[in-house]
Amino acid sequence: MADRPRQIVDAARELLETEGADALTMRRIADKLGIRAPSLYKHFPDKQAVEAELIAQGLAEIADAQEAALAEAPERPLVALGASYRAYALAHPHLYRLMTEGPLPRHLLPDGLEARTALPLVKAVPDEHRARAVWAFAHGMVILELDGRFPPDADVDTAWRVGLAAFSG
Amino acid sequence: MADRPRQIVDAARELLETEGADALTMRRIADKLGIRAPSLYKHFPDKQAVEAELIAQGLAEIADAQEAALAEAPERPLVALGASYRAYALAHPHLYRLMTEGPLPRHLLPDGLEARTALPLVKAVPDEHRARAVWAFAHGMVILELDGRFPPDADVDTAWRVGLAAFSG
DNA sequence: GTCTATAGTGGGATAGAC
DNA sequence: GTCTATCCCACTATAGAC
Repeated sequence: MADRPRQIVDAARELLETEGADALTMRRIADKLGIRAPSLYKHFPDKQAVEAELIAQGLAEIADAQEAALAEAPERPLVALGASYRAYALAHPHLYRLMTEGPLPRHLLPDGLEARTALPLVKAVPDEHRARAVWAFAHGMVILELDGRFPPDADVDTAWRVGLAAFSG
Repeated sequence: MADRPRQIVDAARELLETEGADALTMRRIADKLGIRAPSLYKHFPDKQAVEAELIAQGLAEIADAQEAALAEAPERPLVALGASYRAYALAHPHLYRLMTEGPLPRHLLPDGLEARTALPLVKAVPDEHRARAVWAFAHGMVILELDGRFPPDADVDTAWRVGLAAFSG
């Protein structure tokens, strides 16, 4: 039998990914494991600690994906990074929102994880101001798409291409 | 005596702007007006209808600001629009979040308001794909700044300048 | 490490009297 | 158009028994 903390995080992640942030409650997590909510507090101090684990998972997965994308297409780094970033967010919309809404609980995350996630972009775009601008563009594109903010007939692919081209030139 | 619906919206807005979305409850709104929460339902069908009024206010104010910015500095439209957009969001962070988090309640908004808000940017950037990319950049910059996502020492002004320059060229 | 019981807090919304 | 009374919901978290 796997250790409880891991089971708890796995259950939390499945709830978040399949039903969204509103479903991520201590009761629902406990239900999934066939135990009662108060029992969770023997393994995690509070809900924020569980959420921090999910955020750390997401950041690590994005970091992996970005590193792989950069390694596979180093000749057009921005296009590769953008496609990988968007694909991750669309595949994990609720986790992406949890990771990006509000301030990061930095004190609960592994040291260096945030920097590792940013590293592929920083390598591809050495100027820090430009890198920040590209990040904002990518995040804006993703979150507007997730929130259904673009018109239904909008050509999101082309907007991505045009934006990344502007930053590549 | 002003009509109640207007008073309700005014109270809601003050709550939202000064204390954030968590403070925007029917009970708190009623408290501000010296009445009980159930009385609000004689004027609005539900909370979402009150929120929609706030969103409509925000969209109209951004539209006004963008139109003014474009009129005053037509020779560098993107810089003017970007500065105006950022200034509005920083001045009204909670309202900006309410306006941009999640799907718009389009069925509760005045016809044409969303389009009017977008119009100044569309005029400045006729290519629709490029306009969408600029919007994503601006929204991304704003929301990352509001959420404290940039490092404390980040030079946000320069990131804006670099990003807008990329889209102007 | 699990349970029961419960505290404490809050929310949106409705019924019906006045 | 306001009130009182109330429903029903949900949540995080703790205490203490086992």
